[in-house]
Amino acid sequence: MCGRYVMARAAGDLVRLGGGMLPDETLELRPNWNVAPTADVPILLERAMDGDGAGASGGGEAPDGEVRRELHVARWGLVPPWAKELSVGSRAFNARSETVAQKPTFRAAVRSRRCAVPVEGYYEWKKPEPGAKGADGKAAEKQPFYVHPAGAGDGEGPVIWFAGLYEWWQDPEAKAAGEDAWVLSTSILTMAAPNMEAEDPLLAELGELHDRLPVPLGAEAMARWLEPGKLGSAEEAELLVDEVCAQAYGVASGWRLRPVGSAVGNVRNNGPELIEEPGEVQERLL
DNA sequence: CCAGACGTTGTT
DNA sequence: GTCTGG
DNA sequence: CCAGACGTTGTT
DNA sequence: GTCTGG
Repeated sequence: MCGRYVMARAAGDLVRLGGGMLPDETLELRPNWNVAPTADVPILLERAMDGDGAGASGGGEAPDGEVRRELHVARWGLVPPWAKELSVGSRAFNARSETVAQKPTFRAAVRSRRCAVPVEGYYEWKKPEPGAKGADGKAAEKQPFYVHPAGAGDGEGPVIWFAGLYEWWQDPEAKAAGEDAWVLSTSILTMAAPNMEAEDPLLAELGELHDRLPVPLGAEAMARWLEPGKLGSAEEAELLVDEVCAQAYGVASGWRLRPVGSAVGNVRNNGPELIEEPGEVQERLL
C-alpha cells in the first residue's frame, strides 16, 4: 500500500517528465521526503478544453477538443463531494482497485476524475515475524523500507506515476457563507502485492514486504488512465482498472528497495537523510 | 420511513 | 483500543 | 502510513 | 448523493 512517500522534485521537472503538461499557476511545491496523508501533493490530470475555451490555468487559449495535461496541487486523502468535513479524506488516501468502482467514496471519481500521482519513491513498514526478537531480546520492531525506481539517483532520474483519483469538495460552511473555497483532493489506488514466490526477485521482495501494492502506470497505461470523459458504467470503470492493474507488476519489477532508519516514522522528520540506508554503527545503536 | 455511514490497513 | 493530526 | 492523544474547568 | 440497517 502507500501511506508515506517522497516527492522532492521541482514542478518544472514534473512538467518535463510528465510529457509537456502545463503547471497550475498556483503550483507551489516544497521538497518533501516525508509526504503523509493530508499533505498537499502534485497530481497530473488531463482536461478536455471545451465550451468557453478560456483556459483557467497556465497557458492561454486552447481550441475546443484539445486535451491538456495539467499539474495541480491536491490534498492527499480524497474528500467526496457529500462530505460534511474535510477530515473524511484522511481515511481515504488509498482506494482498493478491487472495489473502487462500487464504493460510494470513489465510484464517481473513478468514472470521471482519474489522475496520476508522481512519487520519487515510497515507504513501506515491514512487520516483524510473530515472535521475532531483536538483538536486545525484546520483540522485533517494524522496519521501514524505501521503494524506488532502479538507478534513480536521488533527485534525478524517473519518477513513479501512481494511478490516482481526484475530487472537488466545497466546505458546507464556506458555501453557506458565500465563499469560494474549493478543495482538490486525491487518492492512490492499491492492488494485491505480487506473490512471495514470484520468479522475478524484485517482485518476490515486494510480496514479502507487504500484501498490498500501490498501482504504478507505464506510459501507455497512463495515457489510457488519464483520458478525460465520463465512463459509461461501473463495469467500464472496472475494465479500465483491470487494465492498469494488469501492467502494474511489469512496472514494479523495475523498482528496488532498501531498509531505512526509523526516523521516517515521525512526520516531523523531513530531509534527504531519511532515504539513506542506515550505517552498521547507527543500526547497532538503534 | 429516517438515521447514519460512506475508508484503508492489519490483526485475530 | 481507537481516533485524529500530520 | 506512524505518532500521539485520549478530559474538564477556568484562566491567560 | 446514495445505500444500508433498523
